[in-house]
Amino acid sequence: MRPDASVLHLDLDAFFAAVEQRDKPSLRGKPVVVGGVGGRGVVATASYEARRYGVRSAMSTREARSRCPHAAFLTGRFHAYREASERVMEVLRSVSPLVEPLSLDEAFVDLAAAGLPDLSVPTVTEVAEEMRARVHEVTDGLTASVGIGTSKFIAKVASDLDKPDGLVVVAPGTEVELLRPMHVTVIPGVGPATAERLRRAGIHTVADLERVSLDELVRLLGKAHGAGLWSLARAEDDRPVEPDRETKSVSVEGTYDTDLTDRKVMESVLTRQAGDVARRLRASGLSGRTVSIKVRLYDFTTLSRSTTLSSPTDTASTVARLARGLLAELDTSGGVRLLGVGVSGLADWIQEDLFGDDFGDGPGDADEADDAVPEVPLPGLPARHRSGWAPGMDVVHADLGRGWVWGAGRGVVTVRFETAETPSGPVRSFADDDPALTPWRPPEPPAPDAPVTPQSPTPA
DNA sequence: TCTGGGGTCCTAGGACCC
DNA sequence: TCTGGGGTCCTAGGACCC
Repeated sequence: MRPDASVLHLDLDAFFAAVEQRDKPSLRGKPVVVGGVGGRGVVATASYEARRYGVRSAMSTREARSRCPHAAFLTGRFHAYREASERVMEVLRSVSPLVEPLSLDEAFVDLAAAGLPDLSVPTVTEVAEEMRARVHEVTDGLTASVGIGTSKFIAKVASDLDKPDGLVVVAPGTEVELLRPMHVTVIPGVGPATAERLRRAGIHTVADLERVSLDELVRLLGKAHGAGLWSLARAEDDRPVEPDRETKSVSVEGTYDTDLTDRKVMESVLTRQAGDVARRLRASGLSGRTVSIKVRLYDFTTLSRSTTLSSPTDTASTVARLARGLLAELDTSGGVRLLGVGVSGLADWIQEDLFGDDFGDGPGDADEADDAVPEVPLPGLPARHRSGWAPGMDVVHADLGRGWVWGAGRGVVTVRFETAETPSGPVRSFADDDPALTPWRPPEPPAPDAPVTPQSPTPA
């Protein structure tokens, strides 16, 4: 805890939804929900108009639709968000060299490194108001809420106190009285599970927490967590603003609209994800020794398996092979809703084979060709159709006859074999490059002398 | 057809080494 | 031969954050 209020926390208001409203004027003033729009999607951000209907982050999209059916439901446009975020971070870095981004829409700024004449409340208030105005300007109208205090914890609490488009400075010395009446969940690290444990011990507010001894808290929550909460309840927080935090892991995962049951499909998914992970590792000049998979079963049970190599890799084929091997250990017969691949134990260099011929190669040179993830056109399926499946397309599978694409994405196509004879046939998933899938083809243009038949109107 | 995706940090047990 | 401990690495799971 510092003598001055010199830690600033900035939080862009309803960020993803606000970017959509900025870019599409027709959405302004209306409820907008950004998130997964599939059957198993959840809300990432709801505009304030949508929040009035009870739509919240992390709520299932299904629930959000029932609460606010007239909202616009959009999947994210992450390039736009990243671009806006970069502009904001630039503004922050023009104020202080010590900026720690927490996500696209949040960051801490250390005002003690900003070279201000002093760190009095009026001075930091003025700096923050200028900063908010600059953010508004460079992002074409986005608003931010800002909090300033003597620590990260207090700054973060403060930025929440006057949302949206607010600024709160917590004067040094007033932290504890601000916190005491608040619910324990204001403390970062107190989520549903910890809150429930504390509730059962009769601890509801920060004031309650402050009365519990360090020993008892450690007994209740474990060493690190207990000791951390004990300090935060007293507003004791010395965590520095860290501008360059190192990446510890890189992962890709996906949840499918219908559970996967076919091992071949699962392997194909893992192979594609391994390619994505390897590509991102290389793009960052990283490689890692531990390859993990994550599997969420039909009943939401989540399993993980990992294996560690003696030297780091950034090679798609290696990650893919290990991932498929880890999957082989698991019983997935009940169906799988989520699959993921990750690499951790990262180093910013690659352990070359010290005794091999390519000693001295730079990072990323190993097995370049091996990383080319299957772009080979498969028999009977023109390359341009790969990953081009969309719901409504007509497909044919040899075993089950004609079906319709029900869901598509992340390398998986879900087909409902629904025909006039079997109105609600079985649903099966395929890898999107499965040669058994025959793509829809646009109708041939009518011959010049053929009679032109009127198109039946397409339902909206 | 309740429950995303990308992360971080912590715990606990077992292996292994000194 | 028996006993004891500490430290580190690895794996699996869980809580939490935005």
